[in-house]
Amino acid sequence: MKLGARTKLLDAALGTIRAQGYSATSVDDLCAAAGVTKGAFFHHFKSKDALAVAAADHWSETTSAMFADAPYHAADDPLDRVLAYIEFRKNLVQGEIPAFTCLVGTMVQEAYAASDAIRDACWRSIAGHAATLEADIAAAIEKYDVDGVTPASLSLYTQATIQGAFILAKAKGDPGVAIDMIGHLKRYIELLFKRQGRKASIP
Amino acid sequence: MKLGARTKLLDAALGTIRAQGYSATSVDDLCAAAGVTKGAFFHHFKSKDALAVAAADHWSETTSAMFADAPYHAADDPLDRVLAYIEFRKNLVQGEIPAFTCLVGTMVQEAYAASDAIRDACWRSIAGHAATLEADIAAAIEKYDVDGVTPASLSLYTQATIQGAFILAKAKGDPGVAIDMIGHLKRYIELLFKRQGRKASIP
DNA sequence: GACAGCATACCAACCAGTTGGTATGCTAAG
DNA sequence: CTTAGCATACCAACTGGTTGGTATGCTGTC
Repeated sequence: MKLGARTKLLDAALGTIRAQGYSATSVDDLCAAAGVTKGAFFHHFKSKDALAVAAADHWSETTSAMFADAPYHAADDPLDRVLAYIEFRKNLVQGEIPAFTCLVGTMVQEAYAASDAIRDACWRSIAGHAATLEADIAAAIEKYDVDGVTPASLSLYTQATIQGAFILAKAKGDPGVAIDMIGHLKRYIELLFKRQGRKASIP
Repeated sequence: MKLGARTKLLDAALGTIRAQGYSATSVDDLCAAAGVTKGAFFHHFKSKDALAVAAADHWSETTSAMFADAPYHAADDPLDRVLAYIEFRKNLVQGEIPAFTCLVGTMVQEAYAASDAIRDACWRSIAGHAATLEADIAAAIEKYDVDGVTPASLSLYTQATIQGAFILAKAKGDPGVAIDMIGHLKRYIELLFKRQGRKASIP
């Protein structure tokens, strides 16, 4: 399986940008990490910003494939599926910080004002992933008769919490704090759907 | 009131770094924004990273003074004070994105791996601010007999949510989504302390 | 005249992006 | 089957400009 330079660069970008940030990652850094030359870089991407957009799209594809295959969709109850998703996200927080943090969350903080194309690609990634939760959340809202929240808003909130959890983990230098924060997200969902701790205790 | 170059540089750093990110902000950018020369910069800060640490500390000082003077401490009930804090944070989300977002949350994403000094300064700022909420949260937990959460963890969670809300606002290019996310944080606190909507309805 | 507080001038390293060129594979005419 | 014609994929060397940082000089105050 011989990978082309384009794929190698995109894969290298995911790790390098998450570890160093976008601005601090030079084109030479990416070429060295991917084992290709600068000529190859600019053959496949017309600029560094264009690679960032492609990397965000690549991130969307790889993560959505990974979440689509994940086991949290199995439960019969929609709320159980949402809670299983959160549990799944919590279990992903493992190893070194660049290994589990979010590429687009990192990138958009640096690029939101400098490049509309990068910002849009990051938003597509975040909002697109949040949208995969909406059906389950909508079904749970319906089933458990919750009002005051919309599926779109609540699905985005899961992402906001997870992004914030990553920032705290980076600042503290400790993944544990991210796990703790995601625990609060789980508790919020349980409280919101009136399922406090025990399973399926609806009146 | 004649400001020294050091103060002008620190003030310039708060706005410029929030708008452009840390790596993308050059020393020349900061000097131009502050109206000082490069000689003055390196007279007061021995490196760009040293300025970042000083800027984070400066951020801690200015924000803590601002929060100390804020009106949300007035309520008699500790839970009311916590909820008033969240409402206060929500009302701060106004104007352009760099105007209300967090310097240290932005900076730590870029620098957490490259500089321990910057990371520590950012963590001091976040954890220090969170700590100002702990007494009220502890009193509310006691008064409303909530278990399963600690004051330290819940106060950090407020910051995680707010940081995540900022990321979403940057990605969408819309402060409104941040306000919406902070609304979920408020609802979580209300549910956690069994005060759903109406005021002081404890059995 | 010592020293804090700057300004000017400069540097080596690094930056994104360009250049001219080569290797390889596909396609279709002969 | 051969081969001309061309596009894709890649490479090493280079460029103009920017980077963080330094060395030195000036100027007002104690």
